[in-house]
Amino acid sequence: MSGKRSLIRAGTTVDQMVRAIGDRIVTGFLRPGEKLDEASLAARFDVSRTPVREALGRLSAMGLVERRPNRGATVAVVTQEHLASMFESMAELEAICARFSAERMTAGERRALEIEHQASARLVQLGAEEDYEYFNTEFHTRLYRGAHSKHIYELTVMTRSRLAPFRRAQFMLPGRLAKSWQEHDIIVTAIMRGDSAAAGQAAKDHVSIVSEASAVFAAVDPMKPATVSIGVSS
Amino acid sequence: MSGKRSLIRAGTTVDQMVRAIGDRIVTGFLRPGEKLDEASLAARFDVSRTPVREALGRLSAMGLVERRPNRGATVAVVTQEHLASMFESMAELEAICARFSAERMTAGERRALEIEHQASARLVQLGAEEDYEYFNTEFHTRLYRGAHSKHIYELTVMTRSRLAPFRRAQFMLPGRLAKSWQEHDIIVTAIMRGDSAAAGQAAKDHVSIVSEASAVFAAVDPMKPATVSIGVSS
DNA sequence: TCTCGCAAAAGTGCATGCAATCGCTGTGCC
DNA sequence: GGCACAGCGATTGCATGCACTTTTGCGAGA
Repeated sequence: MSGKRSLIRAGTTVDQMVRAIGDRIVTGFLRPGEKLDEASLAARFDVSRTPVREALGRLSAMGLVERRPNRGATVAVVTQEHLASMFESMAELEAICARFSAERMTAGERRALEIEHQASARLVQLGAEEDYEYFNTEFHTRLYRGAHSKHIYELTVMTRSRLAPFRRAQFMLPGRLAKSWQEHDIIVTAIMRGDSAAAGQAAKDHVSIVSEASAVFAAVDPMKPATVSIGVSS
Repeated sequence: MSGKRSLIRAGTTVDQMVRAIGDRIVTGFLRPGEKLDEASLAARFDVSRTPVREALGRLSAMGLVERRPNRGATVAVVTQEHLASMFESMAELEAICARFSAERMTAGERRALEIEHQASARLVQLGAEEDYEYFNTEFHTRLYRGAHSKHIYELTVMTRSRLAPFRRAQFMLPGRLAKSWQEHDIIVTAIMRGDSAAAGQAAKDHVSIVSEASAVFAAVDPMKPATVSIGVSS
């Protein structure tokens, strides 16, 4: 009450806590396996334990923290295998979305997809990483929406958000923009001609690239000496 | 504490609340769109509002209730389209699990799957609905596990639990046990010979049956009078 | 020295009280 | 007669305090 929530953004207190704690986890400020003490977090953000508890609950549902009854919460430890599993799932989900999109997208959706896709070609030439990233997110969201299946959409978005922290990896790869655009192009072409099988396969391959990049990234992590190769595409 | 949790089952209070409220929702005792007042629920189950709040949060994450900030919670309204979407997702997820299982199951897992499957044949002959249902759940869980992908497993189990309330429908269909077993048999056979494509297709078809049955079921009840009452408390 | 047990401390889980917000209703103004 | 605004009731959101569980540290016995 006395202290203003000056340091955090808008929304309900719980939302702020979710973002605050979530950010610290995905940015690595809070390390995997680290214990999350309710009282400390409450003091740290100048709120009571109640919103902290609820925030931890939500983060637990998101998979960012793990909770055990009467034993507190810890930052979720994402193993190499689990990460691979998530990317694998992502590939499958994207494939489903692409397949469905090829079958179900309305004419308007197809046109919008193609227009946006073509427009993003300029960003590739300019090497505008940031802007391309925005269009990339938009592009994939269009695919998810185009599937016309709310639940698939939810599953896909959920998985994507859970993978977000590991997505940074792909920024490291040189020539990634051009490659990404080409892969998008294959997907778009397949969708435009209603070839669901081709669209699905192309989408799956597309995710695999990111997956491999992230595997390298994750391997770089000091805590994981793994030289693991992620076998995503069957 | 004065409070006697005599009426509810074991676990933490929040878990009990999740089950209690969740059961009432899936059994139709609480109707879609109905407002869930925290104080009333707390009084109804003789607990304080705190665990009720957390339970509502979890149920919200599960998709059973919808929450809007400062506006309370309501029982989630599942539209016909959303239900179809969930079954569609389920079919795809099961297909993925079956495909992966065909490729990745260990010898032990394959053997266990086949043994259990063959054992369940007896239940079909006996017409033991209840017991078969148990084996059915076990069977599918084996498929999910056999995919050896934790995230896929999570997505699948989540979707299944969300569809659970609508699964009752299949009990109505005559000759369902035999048909179910035959479909299982196709899946098992495909998995045993490592034919991932066939296993995936068979699994997808298998879910479609349930889906169609449930669609009929859902269409039949505009507002469920809930003849089924789960003895959670009271 | 190692193991087992007990007790204190730490930390989670739940209850209760207060403050803030939303929706509603009644009244005044256009 | 309709619309806007203000006051009020109802309900959610957050803070705080207490009880229970888990854990850890210390001491006694083998």
